[in-house]
Order: sequence, then C-alpha cells, then structure tokens
Amino acid sequence: MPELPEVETTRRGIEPLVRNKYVERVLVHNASLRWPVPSDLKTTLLSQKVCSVERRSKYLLMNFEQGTLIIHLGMTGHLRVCRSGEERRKHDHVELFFTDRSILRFNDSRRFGAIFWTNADPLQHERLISLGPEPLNGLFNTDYLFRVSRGRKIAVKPFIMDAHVVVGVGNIYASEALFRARIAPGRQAGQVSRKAFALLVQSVQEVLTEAIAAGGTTIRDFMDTEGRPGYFKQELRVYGRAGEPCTACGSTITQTRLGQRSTYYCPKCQR
DNA sequence: ATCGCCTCCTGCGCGC
DNA sequence: TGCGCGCAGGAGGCGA
Repeated sequence: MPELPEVETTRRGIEPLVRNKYVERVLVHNASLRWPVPSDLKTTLLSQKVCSVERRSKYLLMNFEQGTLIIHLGMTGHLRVCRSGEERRKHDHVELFFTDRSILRFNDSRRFGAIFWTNADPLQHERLISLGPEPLNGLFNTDYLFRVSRGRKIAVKPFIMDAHVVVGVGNIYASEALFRARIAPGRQAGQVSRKAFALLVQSVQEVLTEAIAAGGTTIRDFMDTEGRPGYFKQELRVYGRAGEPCTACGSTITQTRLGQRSTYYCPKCQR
C-alpha cells in the first residue's frame, strides 16, 4: 500500500519519536512476514540506541549504533509509536519497547512487509543493492530514462513501476504521472520519445513531491504515525476515477489492467 | 535479458 | 444476514 510518499511520511513521523531512544525489550509476535523476522532480533537490538531513520526506495532504514534495521511496509504495513499501556492491536507483529516506556509497533495485516537486520552498509544489502535511482534526485533524469528504455517492449507504466528503473513509483503515482505527462500507460517503453520522457520525469517528481507535502494518499487505510490519513487522495486526477470526466478534456476516464494492476487514464489526453 | 503471469496474505465491498 | 467473488497502495520468483 505505501508508495514513496507514504513511506516518507512514515519516516518523518517516526524519526523524532524514536531518535536517541534505547531498546529495552523486543517482542516478535508473528515472525512470518515476506521473509522471516530474524530470530535473534531481540538480542541484537537490546540496549542499542536509535541514531536516525532514513529512507531508500520504499525501505525505511532505522540506524542503530551497531547496524541498521531495514523495514519494508509491503502493501498494508504501518509503524506507530505508542505510549506504555496502549493496547496492542490485531496484526501488531513486532514491538520495540524503549526505556522511556514508548513502544514502536509494526502492524501489517497482509504480511507482505519485511524486516531485516544488517551490520554492514544497508545500501549494500541484497534487497537494496540493485535498486534504481531515487526519483527525487538528479540521477533520475531524461537522459537516463531514455537510455534504459531503448529496446524495451514492456508497457511504460509497469516500466516506471520497476524498481530497477526508478524506485518509489507505485501503482497510484504511476497512473497519475502518466496522465500529467499525457502518455498512454500501455505504450511500449521503447517507443516513448525523449521529449515525452522529459515531461514524465518532471511529472513523476511533481506528483511525488506534492503527495509528500500532503502527507501521502489514503485510499483505504494509510495513516501517518499520528493516525491521520494522507490528503493527496483529493488531488488524484485519474486513479480511482473510472467513469468520471477527465479534468483536462472531459472525456471519460478509463480503467484497464496492465501487468495485473489497475490502471487509469484518459484515452483522449494520453497518447 | 526480458516479459508476463503467479504468488504470498487478510480484509472489505459488492451482488445475489 | 450470509456467502462467494474480485480487488487492494508491493515485489520476488518462475517458466517461456
């Protein structure tokens, strides 16, 4: 469920609440996430201090003094910081208890999320090492996108959702960015012009930046660490708007499936 | 190498 | 009210 803006919203919410806190207890109620939660997590984290919380792609990197806890929220993952005494909820699979009596809880109903530990550079972790560039830094640009797309027959929408190409662009923002760039989502990536990709790069950056500023998008259940929804849903121009008029031309927004994912676009504006 | 399909899991909304 | 179905913001792994 969370795409880059939701993960970044989570990071910003969590970091001030966990930074400089010491772990005094760890409870793993259900270790069967996408990959098993490390069985020695308790001993690893005990008495360690959280130094910072960073993000790479949709991974949260919780840096401790001796290593990094890598957290992926999958489709339904949430992190929240509770006060001592607050009841545990259904699907709270992992809890970190801090010495100040606050508790960091990882909740994930579908359990597509993941938690890893590494003592080394987290960017070298096998799940992160081959990721493409961040969308909001200079490495993601027209030349790069044009170059890596040549010869590719995959549709442009799943292409930009491929984390080897660029990270952080999930199903909502892929549709939104392609609408803004006026590119039909089913076009072969290799057939998209340099000029169109220039607009797409700009559109991806705009939509992600705006979504972060709005605290992410809440479709069904995304909440920030304070329990607030993200407000970007009202800014969505095509996602979830099948049958509604296009905000640009009035044509009917169409829904289709591409790479097993729901895809929304304006058949007139997007070519 | 690339592509498209399947899978993991739970919950919810819909039509009947 | 209940049931079955399809769908959901991710992404690894498979066979072709």
